[in-house]
Amino acid sequence: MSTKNVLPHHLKQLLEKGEDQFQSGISVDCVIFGFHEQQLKILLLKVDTVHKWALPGGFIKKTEHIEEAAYRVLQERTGVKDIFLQQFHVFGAPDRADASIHQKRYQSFGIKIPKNNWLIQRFITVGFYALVDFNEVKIQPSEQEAQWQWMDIEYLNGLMMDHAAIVQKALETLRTQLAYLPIGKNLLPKKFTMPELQKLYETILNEKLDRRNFQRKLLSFDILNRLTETKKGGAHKAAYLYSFNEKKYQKALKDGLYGSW
Amino acid sequence: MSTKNVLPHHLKQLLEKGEDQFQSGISVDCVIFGFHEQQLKILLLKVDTVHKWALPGGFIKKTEHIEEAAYRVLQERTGVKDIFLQQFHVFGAPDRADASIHQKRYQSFGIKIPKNNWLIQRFITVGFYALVDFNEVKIQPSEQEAQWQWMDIEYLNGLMMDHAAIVQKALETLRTQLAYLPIGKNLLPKKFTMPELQKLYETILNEKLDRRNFQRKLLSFDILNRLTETKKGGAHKAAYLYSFNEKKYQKALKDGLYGSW
DNA sequence: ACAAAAGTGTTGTCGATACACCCATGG
DNA sequence: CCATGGGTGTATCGACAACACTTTTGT
Repeated sequence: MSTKNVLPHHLKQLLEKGEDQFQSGISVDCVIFGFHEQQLKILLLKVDTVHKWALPGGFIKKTEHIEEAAYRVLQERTGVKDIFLQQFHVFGAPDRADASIHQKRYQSFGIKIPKNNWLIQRFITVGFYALVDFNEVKIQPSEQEAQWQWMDIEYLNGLMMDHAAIVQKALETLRTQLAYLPIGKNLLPKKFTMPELQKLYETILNEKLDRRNFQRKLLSFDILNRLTETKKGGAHKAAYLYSFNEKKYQKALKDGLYGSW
Repeated sequence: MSTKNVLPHHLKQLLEKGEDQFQSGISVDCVIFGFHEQQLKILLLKVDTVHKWALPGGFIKKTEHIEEAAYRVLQERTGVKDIFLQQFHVFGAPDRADASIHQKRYQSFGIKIPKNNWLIQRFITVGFYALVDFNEVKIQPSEQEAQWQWMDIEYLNGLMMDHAAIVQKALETLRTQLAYLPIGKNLLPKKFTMPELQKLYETILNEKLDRRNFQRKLLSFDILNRLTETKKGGAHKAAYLYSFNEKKYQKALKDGLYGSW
């Protein structure tokens, strides 16, 4: 489908000049978590020629820090700026890359990738996970060939290569870090209610939590500001709105939520 | 010092054929922890031509998994087989490699590394940390030019490039993981006493712990076997010897020491 | 005024801490 | 036989879980 003939400029560049511009054999892949309708979701892309969904990923420019590269990929894809972004694992199986994916893509323009081209060599990838505010994400339509979706964490199928394993590891990491990092700021809107925050935690942990104990615990971390406003429009009693106390939040990100052992 | 003239075969190979054999632009570095005389130490190497200490590191063979590569480096350097080995972070600053280190080394044989040789390009490194039994380590004398030492964790100076930062991050990781992973098996001899194990924990955490509570806690994990033997020769009452229950230990490694949240 | 959802308070339990006592060994 | 260090027991405290009651809002 689409234009079968003209190879887009950026793909031509990638094939021919990519090796000059990027580190070869290494990439970044981002597991971008968002929260919507009480579901934890991740952002996935699809290329027409490949019938599987893929994590947003990219290469590392020669002069770029890997965290920068991940940040750039994230911004290019989501337009979001204020993000929680963290590397969590390196995936380094020698056979994890699938050359046929690139081959098919270029084949659709009638081009065959040369045998030793850098694109179809072995690739190691650094997994990053990101937490973004679902409502802030505006997918850039620049990449014409890319479909995208927020996929529910529960139904992960048809992911490309080892991307399902990458997501799995990201989830594990997120669950572990939840215990000692103040997660929530980047997944929720600026203002949110305690029940909303709780739903987020419950979704991530896949477990029901006690309303009252949850509230006490979160407040004890002392990273939230209670606003005077309340959430109106709800069917019943209005809930207080909260926002994160930026200063205390940043401190908690560094030091963790507990004093260690 | 040493043979100033003949370039050793393996160095020649590395320079000329390295790019065919190894992934370029990516390496592994191992922070190898050992415990001796109530001190936590790490294994460091030094090359004659460079006056700084370095972490044992290496390249990744084209067909090799990165964990394999780290394992191979570890075995090549220490001869140890039963090891705890885990990746913990990727260090990807664009300027982290220092070409002059390689230059000096080859210069000492009268050779100048060609401008675009793979060795002096940018390198990203995957940090692994390993826990080994100090007494089992027999440094391989194969690398003629390498001096080595166990350096005390407290006095880290003169480390090469960003290796001090790598060690720092490894230490943080170790401390964090101590809370939910059964560490000790690989740092201690097969048989050990409870006070010895405690000293290890105290050293890693840099903190004094209560003797009785420590014992209760460790025993509650149910990963130790108390042996009938006791540690004789001590100035006073003989302590029981313990060993790790391999089966339960492996399970705890997977599941962690607590049930999570 | 009633149902639904949110805010606040109380109690019990279990694990962690702190401390006291007993036991074995070498000098 | 006593000093030293190791093994075992117990009281206290605090965090967390379980649960009850009150308050607010829309219909």
